[in-house]
Amino acid sequence: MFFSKSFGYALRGVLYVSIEGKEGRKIQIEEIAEQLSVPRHFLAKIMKAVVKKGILNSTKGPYGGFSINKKTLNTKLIHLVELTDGTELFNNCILGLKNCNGKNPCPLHDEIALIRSQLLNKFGKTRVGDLTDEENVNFIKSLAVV
Amino acid sequence: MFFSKSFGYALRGVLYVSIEGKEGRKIQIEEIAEQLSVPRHFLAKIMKAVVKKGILNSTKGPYGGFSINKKTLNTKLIHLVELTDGTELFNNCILGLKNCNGKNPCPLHDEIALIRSQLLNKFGKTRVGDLTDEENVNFIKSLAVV
DNA sequence: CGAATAAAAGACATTAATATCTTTTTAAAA
DNA sequence: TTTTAAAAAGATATTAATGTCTTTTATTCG
Repeated sequence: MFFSKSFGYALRGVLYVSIEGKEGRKIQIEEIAEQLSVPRHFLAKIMKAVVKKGILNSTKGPYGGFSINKKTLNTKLIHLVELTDGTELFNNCILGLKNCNGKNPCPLHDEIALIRSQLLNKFGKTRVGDLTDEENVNFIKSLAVV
Repeated sequence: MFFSKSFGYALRGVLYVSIEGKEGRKIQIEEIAEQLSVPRHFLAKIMKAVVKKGILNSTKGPYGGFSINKKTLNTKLIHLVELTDGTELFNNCILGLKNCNGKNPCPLHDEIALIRSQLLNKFGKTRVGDLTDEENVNFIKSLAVV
């Protein structure tokens, strides 16, 4: 309802590497896709974009894979949304009206704007590192359970 | 971000008929599509579903078109969402996890659930008739402005 | 260097949403 | 009853999102 599947894959992939890749251990796409039950090649495409944004590192060749860097845990969720979905979606009128905005609001604009600002606020504050603490680790590791 | 384009078309179409179809005047799909700058045949498909749900009436043939009935203004927005988008979208985990729920929540579940409940609450209370009052009429009539 | 490994890149396939076009059905009115 | 107008229905087209497969590039190690 809020974001694309790609966003879910991106965040889950980053979380997996963040949790399993402590001490710089490199994690391969094969393992991530398998553990998270996510389509391997599609995930690869998304991870490539994540690396390009500098949110993770990657190295090719034997013993290569994805690894965390100093940006990883500090990355705000909103940046992952930008990467996968863009940000216009936070501004698009719920009725699809091009000319709807604060000064010329559609009948639902204000209510929707309120709800959106909460979501934006949450995603603008929450960092990847906030989702990798002890109480979440168990759940993250069971991400694959479908 | 929240709902499909179809939902926007549906609500705008119903609103247009509600406002322009006072005293049972029948409004034709051609006029609606033109005034709202919406693809005619695609809108027709959606309006058909709206009629099937009993939210509007329609009659074929000369002088036919879409007209309001006693359900129209009392229709809650959530019912239009159901019609166009289904309702599972209110339950789907934002990370795409099948096994995420209140008892087994993903790291974002509770925050998202809160925001969703507000949206659900709003759409479960707001009725078509609530969006057709004086202060909104002007805007509704300019829905077409793209 | 050459073989093997893993990500990057790109081509192609499938699916769902959105959009268009044509035919059929219904109803009004001349 | 024929003509005409309008929605209903259905077939087809396009686009964007999602998913798969193949080739290329970079890296490690023998």
